[in-house]
Amino acid sequence: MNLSPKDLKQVVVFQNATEDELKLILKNSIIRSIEENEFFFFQGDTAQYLYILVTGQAKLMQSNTNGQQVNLRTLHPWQMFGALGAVRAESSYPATAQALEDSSALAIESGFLHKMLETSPHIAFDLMTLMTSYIQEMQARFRELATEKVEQRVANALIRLAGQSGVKSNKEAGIELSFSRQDVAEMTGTTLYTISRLLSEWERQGLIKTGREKIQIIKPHGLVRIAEGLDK
Amino acid sequence: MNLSPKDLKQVVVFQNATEDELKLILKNSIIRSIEENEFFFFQGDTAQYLYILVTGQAKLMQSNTNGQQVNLRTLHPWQMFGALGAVRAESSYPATAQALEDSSALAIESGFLHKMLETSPHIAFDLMTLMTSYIQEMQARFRELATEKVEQRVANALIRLAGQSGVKSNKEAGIELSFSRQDVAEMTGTTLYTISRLLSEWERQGLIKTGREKIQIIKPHGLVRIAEGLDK
DNA sequence: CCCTGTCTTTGCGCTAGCGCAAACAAGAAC
DNA sequence: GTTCTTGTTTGCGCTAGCGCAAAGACAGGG
Repeated sequence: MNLSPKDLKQVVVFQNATEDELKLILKNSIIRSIEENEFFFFQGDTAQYLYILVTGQAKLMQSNTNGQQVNLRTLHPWQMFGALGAVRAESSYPATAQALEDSSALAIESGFLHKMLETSPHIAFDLMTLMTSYIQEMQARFRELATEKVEQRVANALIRLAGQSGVKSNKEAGIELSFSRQDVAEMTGTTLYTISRLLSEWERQGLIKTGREKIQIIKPHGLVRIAEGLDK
Repeated sequence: MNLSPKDLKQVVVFQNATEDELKLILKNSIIRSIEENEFFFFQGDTAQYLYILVTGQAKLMQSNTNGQQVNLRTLHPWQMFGALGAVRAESSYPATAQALEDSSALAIESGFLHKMLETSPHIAFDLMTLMTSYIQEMQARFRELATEKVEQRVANALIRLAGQSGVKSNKEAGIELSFSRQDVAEMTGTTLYTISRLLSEWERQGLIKTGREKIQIIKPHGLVRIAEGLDK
């Protein structure tokens, strides 16, 4: 695989980077390709690289001491991950990155990254802006988890996912998501049983259609109503 | 109140700033003093200033559409807050900052902040490092809320608070915290009733002593055990 | 000293959501 | 096709935690 500076322009943090900077980045990084269910890195590994997903799909997750895990984010092409570890010297990744399908990612060496952040303030600034948005998202999800009930959290999660990754299947104007019940459970802090029951209920109401590892949103508006706790 | 560059050195993000930079910061900022229970800013306000708490104590909280709120952080002198809003141009604060006692803070104008971040890459870098630590803390708390049960979350919260703000009351080696049951509930996503019951139970076991808006940790080790879910 | 407002405790009943178990469904592999 | 694996559904019983209500317990103001 060969990437051009133009490709890198699709990365949010590199939008304002110069042609020269992008070339330099490409020169100082490698491509790592891994298969479905393999890992880019594990929580606790020392952080050598900052990654940018090029093809495929992956997820970022975190697990506690007794192995239960939560999904932090789903990764799509041209999104950055592993930044938390790579930005600080000598630190380790706070999460695990696993490929959901065969995937490849650009791996930027963390030492080089540091140098670049020093010499290119606008990149540092854009990266900081990206981080503020992560903080906000996590704060919002934290608040959701603390104050809302399962129904609302799940509806919210579906809406969020639809916005991030949804593919509009042309005919039906239905947005299709590829997640198992287990995945959704780990995003919303509940169990696959509860998710299954909820989705079945919503399917009965015609809000969504479900399949094996598939959720198709038919009436987004209905989900929004639930998310806001308006129903009942 | 008059601050010197030396004072500002206590701010994590300014540790590596030069004398000149610190002077410039002081020149471009003002002191705001407010009374107990007043607000530095509200969630949704357009972000004009980045704040640094100088004296007193405050809390950062976020509320959802129907008014329920969660505590994001407790602020102590020389800690920065309002950064999420102030870093990006034209944005608004994602949280509310309320004083827990009479407090004063240094308010740095956001326009000036932008200029400074461009010209002083090391400050930008340190700020970014600080942000990574916020993201990590939020991710950890999110995971806690999603996977652990109330008992463990509350124990964890007390431990965290002890680390951040605890004053060792000399004699008893007990760490004293000043929070109401309601406060703790909002930090851990539960209710003041449940907190009250838990604290009573722990007091019976001799792990803590409680009072009106006071929690004194007697046996930190016992709390750690509970936090890890080892008991029962 | 009493009064008032705020915080805390506790009894009580209730239900949302958990989690086992067992059956079922849909692919994948052969 | 048959067999295996992996995901999904659903019945069922249970309990952790919620939240009302009512009764203390402090602390400050006058």
